[in-house]
Amino acid sequence: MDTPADTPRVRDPTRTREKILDAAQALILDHGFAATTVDAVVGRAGITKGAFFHHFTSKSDLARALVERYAALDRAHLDERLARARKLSSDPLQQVLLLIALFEEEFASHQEPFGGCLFASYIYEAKLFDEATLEVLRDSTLLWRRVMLEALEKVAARYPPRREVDMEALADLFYSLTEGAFIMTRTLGDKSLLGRQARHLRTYLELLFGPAPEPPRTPAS
Amino acid sequence: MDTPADTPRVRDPTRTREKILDAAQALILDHGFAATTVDAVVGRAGITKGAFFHHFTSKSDLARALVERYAALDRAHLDERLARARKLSSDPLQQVLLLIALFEEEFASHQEPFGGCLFASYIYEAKLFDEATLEVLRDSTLLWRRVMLEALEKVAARYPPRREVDMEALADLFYSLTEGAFIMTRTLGDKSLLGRQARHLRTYLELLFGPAPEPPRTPAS
DNA sequence: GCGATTATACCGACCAGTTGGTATGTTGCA
DNA sequence: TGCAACATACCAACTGGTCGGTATAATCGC
Repeated sequence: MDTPADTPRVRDPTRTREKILDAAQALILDHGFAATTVDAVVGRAGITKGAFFHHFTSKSDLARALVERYAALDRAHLDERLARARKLSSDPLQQVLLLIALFEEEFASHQEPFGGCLFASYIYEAKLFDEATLEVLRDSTLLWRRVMLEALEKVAARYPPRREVDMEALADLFYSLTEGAFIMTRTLGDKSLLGRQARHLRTYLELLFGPAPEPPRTPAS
Repeated sequence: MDTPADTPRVRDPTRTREKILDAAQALILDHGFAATTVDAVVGRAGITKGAFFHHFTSKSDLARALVERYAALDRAHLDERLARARKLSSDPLQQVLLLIALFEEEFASHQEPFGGCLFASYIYEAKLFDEATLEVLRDSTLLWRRVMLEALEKVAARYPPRREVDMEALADLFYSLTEGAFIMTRTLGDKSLLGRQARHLRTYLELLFGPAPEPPRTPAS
């Protein structure tokens, strides 16, 4: 199905398609969808308009294809971290804490100028997209909720939370925090924000589900 | 300086200006800035293009004026809640908890279809705006950080936190959570999200700074 | 008070540049 | 040789912005 990458070819349709998607994504995250012109995309991808409309029937078609690729990557990424967290510990609480820590780790190591989230970009231009495209956003958001909720239910089953809490909202917390931190990062240009805020979520979960309340810290620390 | 509101006038420039800003804000939150045409704005505001360009020299001028109004309202709003929280309690921890609770309360009572945040809308089309406009976003974000940080420092001074925490990141949590919850709300159409997630932030602060660790809850609750 | 004068608020047709999209041609690979 | 993968030239629709003009309000001499 996939063509070998080492074979030099003049024409490589799947590669061309990816180049278009890459260019579009970078441009959209900075300018939004509406202000990202097809000409700008083909310019950045180093191709021509003819090639673009050979691969995509319209600009909206590009929008849908792009967000579908993004969602698939997002999902694969989440699954992979989840699998790693499960391998690293068998304790449900540790698994959740590790999952968050793995994301922290990654965001800290990112050296790119920083991307932001395509979902958020789309949702603030929601009226421009068709139902199928918006459905991808909903599905992705609900996937995060479901995954986190399942993980947290297991935690709560073993470690009764110290307070009665809204579990669904707790599950949504990581997604919300991530999106919010993306916005702050883009606004202030401080890449450390996401990791530092995710750290707080971990602390919260530790305090909420943690096995034993720590002794009060000495005032003169 | 200001004209009486009850006098019906054929011409009311300040009102016209506000109508333009209102129309623009509503359209921008749904379509983004680029896709919001001047024609659409004047159509919604019930005026003409001539009137628009009488009040604003360009579309970018509108963008700046709009975000400045939004930021001023945001700031006034924050100040008011802060003052209320301070009147309701003299305890620094209670003040912060009350501040968050006041926002929860308000978002729950909102019956509009829901707006979203203009700052977030702008930041995902950042390349379209000039430096002065983006500066408003930064200032507003830093204002939130400063206000929350000051409040939290007072809390920490009286109630040593149970864990060593990053205070600045803690201060940013509310802003992040709000922005993230806005995005989730727009995606899923569930207005309750923000309030429910803010509730978790309160719980976190209670657990972190709370006077005494609660006894572990009975497993069969 | 009041008419003349000026400044402000607003109108809507128009323009030049840009946009997404197409029609038609050319090139490389199976 | 046939067809997918591109390139080029082009178009109709739309965009932000302009401009000449008109109606209303504020100012001021008297």
